[in-house]
Amino acid sequence: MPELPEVEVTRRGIAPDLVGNRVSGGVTRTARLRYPLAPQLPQLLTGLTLKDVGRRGKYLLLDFGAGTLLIHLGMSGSLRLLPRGTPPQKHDHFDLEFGKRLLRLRDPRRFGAVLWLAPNHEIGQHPLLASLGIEPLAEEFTARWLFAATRGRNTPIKQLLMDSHLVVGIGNIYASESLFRAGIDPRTAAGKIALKRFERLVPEIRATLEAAIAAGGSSLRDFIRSDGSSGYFQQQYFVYGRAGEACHNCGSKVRSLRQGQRATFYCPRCQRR
DNA sequence: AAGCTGTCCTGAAAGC
DNA sequence: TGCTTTCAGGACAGCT
Repeated sequence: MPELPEVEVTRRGIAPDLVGNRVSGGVTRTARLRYPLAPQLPQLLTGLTLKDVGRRGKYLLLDFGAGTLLIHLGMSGSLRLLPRGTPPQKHDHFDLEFGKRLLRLRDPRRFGAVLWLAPNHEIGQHPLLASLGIEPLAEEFTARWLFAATRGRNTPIKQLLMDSHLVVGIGNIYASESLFRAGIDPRTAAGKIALKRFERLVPEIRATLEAAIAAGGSSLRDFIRSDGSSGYFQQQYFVYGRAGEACHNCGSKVRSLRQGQRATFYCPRCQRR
């Protein structure tokens, strides 16, 4: 599932090839994604030049000047650059053509979204973006910030880390991994965690995300890099998906539990409340 | 306000 | 072997 690193890798993968290029066509094959996808969207975009590819949380923002195309990859989505005319396969829902190139969205589980945001108002004011939390790779994301933001919150820290209204981009995998690296039990009430422990957690979150970006992004078996190669190589996780196996640090058996309908993995010895 | 649960979707894996 | 069930997951909607 694309988390922030995969989205960022996708952004970096497509931007150099597409920015400055003009949309020459495209097609919508599946209207039913997370939100209805307008069939005539490619026609609406035809003739417009892509100015920039940005990212806010897990949303990709393709700036066309006359508006912004917002793309979310959901949990199984991928964007790839292909030669124009490449035959579509199953689950290829949306194409945007830039001359000889083709930007193609594939999303088997259709949790993703493609939305056209006309420049009626500030882009950040769009309902999907307005209430988003802090960017974890931004300088402003500090231990002190997280400490202040979590006071009075009784929710387990793992679930808060995954709350995009607090901090964006951290999904199920990197939440478990970051907490392991910081030695914090995922069940700990966020508001009870001392500043000193956040001083360890925040850098570990950053290191976890940056390492994943550097590695080319890969957290899911069906994630495909935008250049078309398989971006899926088995990343070494400390705890994610390793229930019953030995902790790399202490040898204890990694445990799993469910928090808010999500699987959490942790080491009972290395991670404390 | 905070914190629950339900929902969307498909395919892989597990269970019988 | 082949069917059915479970699980995976982002983030909104709607409820308490």
